[in-house]
Amino acid sequence: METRKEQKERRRQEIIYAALELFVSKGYAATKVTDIAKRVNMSTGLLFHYFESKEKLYEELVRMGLEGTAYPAGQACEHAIDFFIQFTTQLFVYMQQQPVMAKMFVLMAEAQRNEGTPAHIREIAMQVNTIEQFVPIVEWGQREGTIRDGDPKVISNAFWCSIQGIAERYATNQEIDLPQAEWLVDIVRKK
Amino acid sequence: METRKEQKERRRQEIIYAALELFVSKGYAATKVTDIAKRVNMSTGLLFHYFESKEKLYEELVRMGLEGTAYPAGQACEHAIDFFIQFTTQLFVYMQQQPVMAKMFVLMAEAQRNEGTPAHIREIAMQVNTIEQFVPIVEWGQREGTIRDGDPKVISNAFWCSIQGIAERYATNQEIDLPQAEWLVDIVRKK
DNA sequence: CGGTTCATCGAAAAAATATTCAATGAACTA
DNA sequence: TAGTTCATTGAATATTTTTTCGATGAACCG
Repeated sequence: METRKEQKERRRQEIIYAALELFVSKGYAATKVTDIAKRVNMSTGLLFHYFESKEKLYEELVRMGLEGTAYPAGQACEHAIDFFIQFTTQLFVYMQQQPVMAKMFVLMAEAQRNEGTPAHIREIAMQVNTIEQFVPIVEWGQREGTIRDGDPKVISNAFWCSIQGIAERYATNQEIDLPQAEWLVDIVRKK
Repeated sequence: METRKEQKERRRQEIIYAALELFVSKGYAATKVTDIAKRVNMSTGLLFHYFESKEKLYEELVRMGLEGTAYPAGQACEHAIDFFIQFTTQLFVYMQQQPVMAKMFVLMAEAQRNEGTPAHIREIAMQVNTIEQFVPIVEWGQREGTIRDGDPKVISNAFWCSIQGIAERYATNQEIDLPQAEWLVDIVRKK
């Protein structure tokens, strides 16, 4: 049997998950708390027993996204380009195996980009700054000759935005398969 | 001097443009009609003299986006891959020269993807189906050997989502330059 | 010029949405 | 078992947002 505390925690998770799905598919502003409540089969009022407000619920999701973000570290790779391959492959595997992950990914990107995001939540989301993270790796690859020439920031940006564009679609519609990681890595690879 | 009719038309355009900017930066649902009115310095009430409702305004934008969409046609190119290069180059030039274009691009993508979009508007937006448009060109390139092997739809999707990811960022933040068209075309190019 | 149209505003009404609350009964605790 | 806690609901309230409306004066038209 499930203790009351456990049950409460489970219910909380259900809400969080439902909110994640809705925020990603319709956006935070367009999602009504009644939508969330409906999806987990509870009265709207009860949702406020679990979360102080719609905004707090959003904040919690973004915090979870921040916690769960793995920062890229390339030590294990011989070449910079291998790092990109590993990273992308890994990301795509996760996205396929754990749809939640893909959704969280998109939620964070949304929270960062969207100017409608409440300021304090946006700040939290902004702590994940992947483009910057990739810059030194691009520079390393350029010294090596495995990554194409050009402004490292622009290259890093091109790669990352592409990943995001793909994740964004995949998160809400798995009809079309994810591409091969190599295809995307070719954005940065030197020929 | 400006006739009254001209002035009205100009004002209408101002509203449309302000709405475009806001819908793209905050999303349709998060944008209040007062935000739009404020941006063009008019009372909220007056906005309804120009547009029947917020939703109709959105609809008009999406219709404009549909009208303005140029369908890709590859006849002029010798190889399929050249078509991708031309297309991407051209798109990026437009996006740089006419920020409105980049924004419209993002608006349409949003309207298509977002499940919160009013059904009849979504339908209009859906008429732009670029992924399908690219499939025959990918197939042509595969026969030729200029485009990599794999499911044409998956390839087309990868390319298109990448473009969109980049446009999405560029539309709201021009700090980072657009990448070289060739970098992106390397997603589909056969080595 | 005199009458009509219409862009404009600000305030009021309507509609949608978020949040609170009192009541209930089932689960827990002693 | 008796008393307490607390998950739950549905309805009431608060808040936000959209939309309507009457009044005003400036532009237009004959």
